[in-house]
Amino acid sequence: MRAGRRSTKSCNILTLNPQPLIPNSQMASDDLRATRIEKAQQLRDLGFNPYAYRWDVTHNAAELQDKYADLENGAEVGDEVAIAGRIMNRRVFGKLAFFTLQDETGTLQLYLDRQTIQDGMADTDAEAFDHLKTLTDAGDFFGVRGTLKRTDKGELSIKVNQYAILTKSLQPLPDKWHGLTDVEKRYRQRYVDLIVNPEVRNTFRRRAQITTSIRQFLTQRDFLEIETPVLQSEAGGADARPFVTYHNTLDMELYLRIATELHLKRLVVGGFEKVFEIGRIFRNEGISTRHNPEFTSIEVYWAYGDYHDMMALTEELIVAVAQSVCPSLALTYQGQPIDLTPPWRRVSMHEIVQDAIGVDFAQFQSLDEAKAAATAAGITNLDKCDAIGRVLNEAFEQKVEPTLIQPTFVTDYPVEISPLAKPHRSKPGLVERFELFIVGRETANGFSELTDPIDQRLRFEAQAARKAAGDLEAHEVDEDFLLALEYGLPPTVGMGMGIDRLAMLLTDSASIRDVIAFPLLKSGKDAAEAEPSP
RNA sequence: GGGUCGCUAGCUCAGCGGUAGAGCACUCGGCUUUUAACCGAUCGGCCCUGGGUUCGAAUCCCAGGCGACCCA
Repeated sequence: MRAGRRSTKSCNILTLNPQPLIPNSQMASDDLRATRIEKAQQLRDLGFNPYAYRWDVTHNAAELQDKYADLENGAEVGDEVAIAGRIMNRRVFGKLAFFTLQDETGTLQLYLDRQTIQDGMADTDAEAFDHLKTLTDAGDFFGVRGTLKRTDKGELSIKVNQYAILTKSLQPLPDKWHGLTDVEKRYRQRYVDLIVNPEVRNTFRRRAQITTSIRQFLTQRDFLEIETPVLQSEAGGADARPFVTYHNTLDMELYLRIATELHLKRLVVGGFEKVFEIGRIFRNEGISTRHNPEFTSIEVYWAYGDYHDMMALTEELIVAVAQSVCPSLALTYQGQPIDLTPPWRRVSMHEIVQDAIGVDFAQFQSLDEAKAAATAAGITNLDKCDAIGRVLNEAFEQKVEPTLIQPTFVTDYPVEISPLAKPHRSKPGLVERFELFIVGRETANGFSELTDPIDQRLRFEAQAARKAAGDLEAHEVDEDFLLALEYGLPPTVGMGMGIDRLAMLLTDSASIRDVIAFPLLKSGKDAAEAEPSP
């Protein structure tokens, strides 16, 4: 029935609304667009396809800038080259023109003089230079062939003898000087942002390098990347509200995963001793400069290791990634110096909280004592804390976390807030867990995995009780996961890290939206305008 | 969820109670060394939406939409 309704609607769109559904506010005024459509038609009338099939390219802009770096001002060489890209700027004279061409690697100037072009294209277009002036626009994709020349003013250029408009652009580019600065438009129309803002392209190039480096690092150490389900009948592995969706033919609700943890551990049960997954996670939560409802995590599981081993691996991994995308381990994040040079500080949660507020939570026998001491130390929002460990965690989050600017591993968390971690081998009430903080933000989270299925069941049941009590971030008992544990999970350590936050740090980005190509935004009026009116 | 700020031409922005403006882009004319090319002329608007106040609202008030930042 859902599908039926949707297809009916699609039909209406097709039959009642032949015009493309482009929101008015994002489109150029009709006459700017009409002028360019007319130019495309003129190209067709002249026998040229304004939407070409291919262009033989011999070089890109960066290669040519590099290869001819020593060419002197005013000098020319006869080497024939071909290049393609988008016209970013046109400077046109009576019988000469300069275009700035941009490809993925950079920009290169085109030197277009009337005589050379008319000679070069006499067979196909006797008025090629005049057509160049009248039928090209900034924004068009353009292919050229020609020789190299450095102008008197020192700009490396291709002296063009043949050209073709490869794709006629119908939309004007943003102001060539001020560019596109409207933040909302940059996110909604990221393609335009990418066209005109080179530093945005660079950010996404570096983000890609980050995931490539992570894969290289782990693959070299014999970790295997295995994909696990996004669609799950019960979400688990983290405290978060899931997205709910629906499978038609199975007639069942499904959840989008909030973590990859429980499936990756099943793989370790199955015999894979080193596994990881880089994948999209979905959490049905608010949006902020540090939260997007879908984001990318990496989780790593390593059999026979413990959390000390994983701290060492995490430190090595982040250092290796940083070295691959940053000039130095001494970074600047939003004006703040950050030094990733190892070894990083390691300190237990009890110790660092005691240092900060002078309260030793290990001494308390009752929840009331702990709350009273915390309140005296200025900790607020303790109403929902139903265990000493949660009070400790509140104190940590309020007083310590924001101060952890340089990379710091905080270790040995309360069991109450760590339902999947193994009890500490020597400290009762704690688990063998670490979190890595950089710039006051949780960057990674790891622990010796709980392998005792009976203990795990008790922890799950405590979570289920919280869910029954109305905690929307808590989840049901995952019986199949418990069954897997009963077959036996070897001693294992796991670690999870948010790739987006790592990318923010390493690209000096203030908002998570700056490292996500298409961040989630409300659809708003633009989407409403795009709906056909019946 | 609360607060602050923003939304005016394709882009970047002025205008803040009295005929909607500028620069760039576009169109036309001129120009063979420009690189924000230049010179001249033209064109271009549901001032986010809906109410209200007023003789008169882009401007003031109320509600809403979308975004940014801060706080929880």
